[in-house]
Amino acid sequence: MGMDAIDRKLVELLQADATLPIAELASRVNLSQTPCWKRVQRLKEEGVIRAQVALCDARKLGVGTTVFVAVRTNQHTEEWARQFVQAVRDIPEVVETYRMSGETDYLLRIVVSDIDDYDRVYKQLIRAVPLFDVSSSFAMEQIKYSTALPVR
Amino acid sequence: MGMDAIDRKLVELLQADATLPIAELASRVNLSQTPCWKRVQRLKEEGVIRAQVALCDARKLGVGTTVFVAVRTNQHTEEWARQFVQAVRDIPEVVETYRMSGETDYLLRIVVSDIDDYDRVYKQLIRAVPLFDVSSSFAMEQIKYSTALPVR
DNA sequence: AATGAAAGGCGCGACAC
DNA sequence: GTGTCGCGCCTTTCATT
Repeated sequence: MGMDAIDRKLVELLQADATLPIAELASRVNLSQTPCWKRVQRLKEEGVIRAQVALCDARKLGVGTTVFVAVRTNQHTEEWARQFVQAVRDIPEVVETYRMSGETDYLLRIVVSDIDDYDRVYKQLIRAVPLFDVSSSFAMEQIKYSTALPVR
Repeated sequence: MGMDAIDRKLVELLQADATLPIAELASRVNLSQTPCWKRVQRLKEEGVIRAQVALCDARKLGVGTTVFVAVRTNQHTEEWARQFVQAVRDIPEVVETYRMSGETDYLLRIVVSDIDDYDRVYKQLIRAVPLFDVSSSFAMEQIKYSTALPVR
């Protein structure tokens, strides 16, 4: 699965705009359409490119508020973890979840319309799975949000 | 900019897979192609759908490690903020940045290949702008990552 | 605001070089 | 790797209700 400079450039371009036609991509990497198309095809087959999605405006969808939730548990069991993972996957307002090192066991990013809406999601979460400690931090402003991963 | 149930369904579908052809979308929302196409067009014009991008596999791009960085400053000036925003926007490894309420002033999500790589980005960041306090937390595992916002 | 038909463009894949 | 070609699907528009 060796990616050369051209592959990386294609990934960079498609991460920025997946609507670029093959002809446009080809000229940007100084290739003709056929080899360019084959490269993109290969990147998809290999799973380097794993999806093509529409990104929406959070405010316009009424979920302009981001809350980070640090979670601690006192039940370090397989069963609890399985339940927790299921719970966050089932709640669409939870858009990101990470198992952390250090003090907090899990870090969640949640998008909601306002504080009342957050309370609703919070209750939904603690009802689904017992949590030892929950610490919520509100984001005042989203400074940067990029789905484009660095390719060097 | 009133979104009805059909619009929301379209947004939901396109957030999951933007390669769905109009004909397929149309049948899923029980419309024919033309009105379905017009709705999607309108959602793009209004900026509800703001981009269409390729999502990549972080591991396969060699950036499988996520680090959350909590930043505190002691210079609460316009000029410092401007510099900081520019710095995080210019560093591609910084994929998300939020201005927070509470203890930490800013929270960054950074993707890197390993700890050494993180050290490189860390040095790049503190060289670009003076930081009063920096606290790094490593993610052990990404449990959930969704670019799809909830639409209810 | 909906439908069905039709035109034009582009992705896709095969071919020779 | 490059260029060419053709099929078919998909986007986009038009006429109509």
